[in-house]
Amino acid sequence: MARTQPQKRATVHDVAAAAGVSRGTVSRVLNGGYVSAASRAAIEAAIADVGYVPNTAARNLVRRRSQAVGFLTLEPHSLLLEDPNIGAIMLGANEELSIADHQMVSLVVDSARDTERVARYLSGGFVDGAIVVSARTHDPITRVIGALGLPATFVGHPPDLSRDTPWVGIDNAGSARALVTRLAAGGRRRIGMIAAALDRDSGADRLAGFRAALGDRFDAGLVAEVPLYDYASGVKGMRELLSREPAIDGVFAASDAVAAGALEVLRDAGRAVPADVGLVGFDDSSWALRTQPPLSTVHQPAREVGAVAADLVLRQINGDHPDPVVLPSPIVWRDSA
Amino acid sequence: MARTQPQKRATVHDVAAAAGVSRGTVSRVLNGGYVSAASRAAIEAAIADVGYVPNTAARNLVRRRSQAVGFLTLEPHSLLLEDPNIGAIMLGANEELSIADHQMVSLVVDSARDTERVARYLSGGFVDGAIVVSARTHDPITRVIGALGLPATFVGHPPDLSRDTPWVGIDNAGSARALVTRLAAGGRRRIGMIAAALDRDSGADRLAGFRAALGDRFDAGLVAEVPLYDYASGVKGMRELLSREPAIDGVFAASDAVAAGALEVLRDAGRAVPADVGLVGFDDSSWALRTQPPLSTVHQPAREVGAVAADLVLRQINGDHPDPVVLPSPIVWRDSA
DNA sequence: TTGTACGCGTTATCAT
DNA sequence: ATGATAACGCGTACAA
Repeated sequence: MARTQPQKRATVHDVAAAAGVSRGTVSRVLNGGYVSAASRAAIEAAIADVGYVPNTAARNLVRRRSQAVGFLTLEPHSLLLEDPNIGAIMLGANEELSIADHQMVSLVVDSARDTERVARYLSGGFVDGAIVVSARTHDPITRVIGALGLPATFVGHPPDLSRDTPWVGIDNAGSARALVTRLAAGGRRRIGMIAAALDRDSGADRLAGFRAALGDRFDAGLVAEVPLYDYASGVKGMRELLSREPAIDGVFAASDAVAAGALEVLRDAGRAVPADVGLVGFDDSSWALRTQPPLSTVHQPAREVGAVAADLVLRQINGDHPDPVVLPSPIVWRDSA
Repeated sequence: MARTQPQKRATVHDVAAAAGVSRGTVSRVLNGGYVSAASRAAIEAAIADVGYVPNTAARNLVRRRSQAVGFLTLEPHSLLLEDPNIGAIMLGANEELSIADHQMVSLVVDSARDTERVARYLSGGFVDGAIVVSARTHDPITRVIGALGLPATFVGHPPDLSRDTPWVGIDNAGSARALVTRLAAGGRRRIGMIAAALDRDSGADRLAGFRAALGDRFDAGLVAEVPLYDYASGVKGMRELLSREPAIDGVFAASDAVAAGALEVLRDAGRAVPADVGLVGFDDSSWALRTQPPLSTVHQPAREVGAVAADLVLRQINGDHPDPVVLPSPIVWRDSA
């Protein structure tokens, strides 16, 4: 009949009683403070004896700190399931927070209902700060964070006007530009792009880089817009491009997953890569090495992005006022172009 | 000079003062209770005015409930990054918890350090229950949950002796058996398996099902053991199988990702699928449709698994004592075998 | 070194 | 319907 329910937990009071000291002394051995060896021994014994475990809610209440930071993922449909980077970013953040003895709590915002609940959670003193990945312009969550004055860091550059909250990311535009420039240098004449997630900074910036690289030769008719950074979008986008310009001989896919989808369409259409058409992706995710041929792409240091994001919130929690940081994202050139 | 630091937040006390009523009355409008229209109006105005937002830590302290449940992912290396199901499970759980007005907080356990911190977190009253995915035998976290008497649910069947904590999952052994039986029925003579994650119940059960399906024809020399459910493991495993038995004509890969890796090796080796060798996977993840040919596999209702897991903890939190549930996982037969 | 007492922000019980 | 007031479990000046 093991009950899993009420389970009255031992408190400092109980420990004190069992050890024959006052609650203050118990509290002192728990945190750091001067306490005699004798008392300490007795108290430690008592703790083990009554099975005491601190109530963090109470501790937070008095300390006004939770030792936790939120990791917010907006729009999980595309992100949690499709974005190969998000996992690595989380891991990087967790690692960094871990060594600072902070708990990372990952919150997913999947509906209006979620939004409201997460807002309450954030306001409730559960976290000392937040890492927000892929915020869109005018996101309610962004507003809440601002209103709360909660230490925060954006992954990807900050939506709209955004006050002084720092962010960490890569130079999407610059990298895209460099990549496409190199693709063009290979002698390709008709270069198109499958542009994804244009409502996100990364998506918009990659398109901007594409355009900049091509300059006068840019042709708006050669960019296919798709909603997500995923494989299916790549399939769709490539079909569109192919029908619009059968003579296409170069393609910049907004992500490796998109490129993988495009690759399949090209194969089915009988176009050899890279012989007939040069294809490049973005992210250097696991996709890049799984395709045949492996993808030329831009390396995104996902794990480090997460680590830096964590560092930036931590610094703010400690009263600092750090600047944004953009990490290097080198081109890695393989066989697809 | 916008400070993001201290930011003294308004309390019920402030609201009461501003509205000219007592704290009790304020609390009553916040939660439900009888309060005159006049007071209510005044209080609501005051709330908006001073920008009051409830402190959940304080509320939890007195209510002894956090309205949150933890989603624990152990060993994120393989899971968070490689397992295509984990995201869907999370989403399913979040959805269910969301409608019950509970916050899902996802915690990743990536190191010994993490283990200890998460244990503290769990003990701290931050969550009313926990969903644990992929616990191994003798996991410290499992022990903590047991000792705490925290309402919990395992995804996959419970490690070791495990008390009366319910779980949700599929019949890995049965499904694997049915799948391999069908593969064998196609006339394949030498059927091998790439077995992964043998230290997890799902991995061990899939191997057991494979063995059961083959009966007397089972040959231990035809199973290659690999650590993870991922693509790279598939590559490694298939190479091994091929070198051990060049005449192999059927392969059961422990997951779709593994099958995808195996497929590449087969292609490189000049073996046609399904003509020369029949290949089947497991999970019915997005991998299954991306390969050429698409994979015959076992459909895993990941989203529903998550939803049921959430339901099971919720029920326990409300004092119930639910039974384990195993969800149907039908075979979906495509072209790879 | 140790004990006392107050406060953290809410909810809940009790009179009124 | 509303206002005091006592918990909730803990940290921490302050006094001893």
